[in-house]
Amino acid sequence: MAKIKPGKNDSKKDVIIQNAAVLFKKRGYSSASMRELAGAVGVEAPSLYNHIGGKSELLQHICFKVANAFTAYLDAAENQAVNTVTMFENIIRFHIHMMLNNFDEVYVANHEWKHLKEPYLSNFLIQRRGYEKRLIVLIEAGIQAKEFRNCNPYVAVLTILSAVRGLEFWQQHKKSISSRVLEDDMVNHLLKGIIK
Amino acid sequence: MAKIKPGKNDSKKDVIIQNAAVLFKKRGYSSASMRELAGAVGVEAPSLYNHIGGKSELLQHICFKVANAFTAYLDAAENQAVNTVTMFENIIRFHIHMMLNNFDEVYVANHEWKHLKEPYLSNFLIQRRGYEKRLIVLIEAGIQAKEFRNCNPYVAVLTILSAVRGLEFWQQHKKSISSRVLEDDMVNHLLKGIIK
DNA sequence: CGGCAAAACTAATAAACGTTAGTTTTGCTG
DNA sequence: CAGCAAAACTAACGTTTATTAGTTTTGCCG
Repeated sequence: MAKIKPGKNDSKKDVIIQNAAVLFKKRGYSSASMRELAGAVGVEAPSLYNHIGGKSELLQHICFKVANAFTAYLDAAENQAVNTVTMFENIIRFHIHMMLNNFDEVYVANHEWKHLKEPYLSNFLIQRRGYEKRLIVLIEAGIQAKEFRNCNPYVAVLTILSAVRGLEFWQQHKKSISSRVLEDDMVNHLLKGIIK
Repeated sequence: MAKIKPGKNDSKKDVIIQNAAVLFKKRGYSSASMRELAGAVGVEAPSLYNHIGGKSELLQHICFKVANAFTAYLDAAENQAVNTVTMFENIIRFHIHMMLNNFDEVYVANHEWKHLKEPYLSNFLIQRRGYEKRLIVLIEAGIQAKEFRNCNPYVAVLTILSAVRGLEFWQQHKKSISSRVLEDDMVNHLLKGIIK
């Protein structure tokens, strides 16, 4: 008769969602079962339904929490009065930090979004496409301002976002490289390849 | 009473595997059902078992076909007498070509390998780690030869492999950018950021 | 300490899954 | 055309799944 222990600032629902993120990352959304999740939380499966609506709701929470975090940062970044290169460096660093500090949720949002149900699936894709589009516009502005080398902006955005995403593979090597070295190295690699 | 039509050089088993790659990509390995696969092939589900051993065998074939293709190319590339920069450019271009020409299978190998059963899962990871290690050694050689900027070789490999992997998102934009522009742009972005 | 809602439990359901068994059809070979 | 193996079919089995129904326990508030 174990009970769900809410953390300091987390509701019981938040505890379930966080455990779901870990589980979905490890086993994949489809393979992860509500019984497994219940076991991780320390409760029987039907008890979960006192706090959440269902399995798909968990995925929705995770995916949109991540998407909204990125969108919110971009909102703030666009209003800073800095040159485009600095703006982009900040954005890359934010992506890296999100990847390192919210690994489970970002991983799930990156890998399991396709199991979202409508209309959430469409909304998620629209939001992501909008985010990419804003980055593309930023790159275009940087090219116009001669801060960036002439290149296809979409390919540049794709390259940068994908490279950062790849940090999921780095989790295992955490001990051998400091996260500061990693961050600076990757920013350098991605930026010096694009700065004129 | 539809029958599986083997292609010119493909056995019926190959036809099933190719359809499995498409289906696993679209729905994910766990969500994809043998009945769905059978429908795509044009047959009832139990008929598949006249040609294959089971669902997991399909994933094994796909993952190792891709892994072996990359390993084989690296074997050949390492024996070419060119400088490290050229060698790396060739490797990147090969990765891009694989991504564009064998999209379904590469996508599945990248995303669904974690559902491999033992001992295949361990073997797959060992093979991939070995591949990465060889690339790291190559980067180290390039740094020693002062062809590459000083950087952490693992981060460089991670950045490059991940960026190319991200081409999965490009599939939808196929029409708007020629694949030649894409390839040159990405190679430029990744190399000019690392060449001294 | 009595009462009441929140939240745990047990039991069960209907659906979907991979796979096997057993049977019929197909299509080649002599 | 007879015969035979390959490969299709139908039917079914045993599991596992998310989820619901109904019941009991928990823990707070007066």
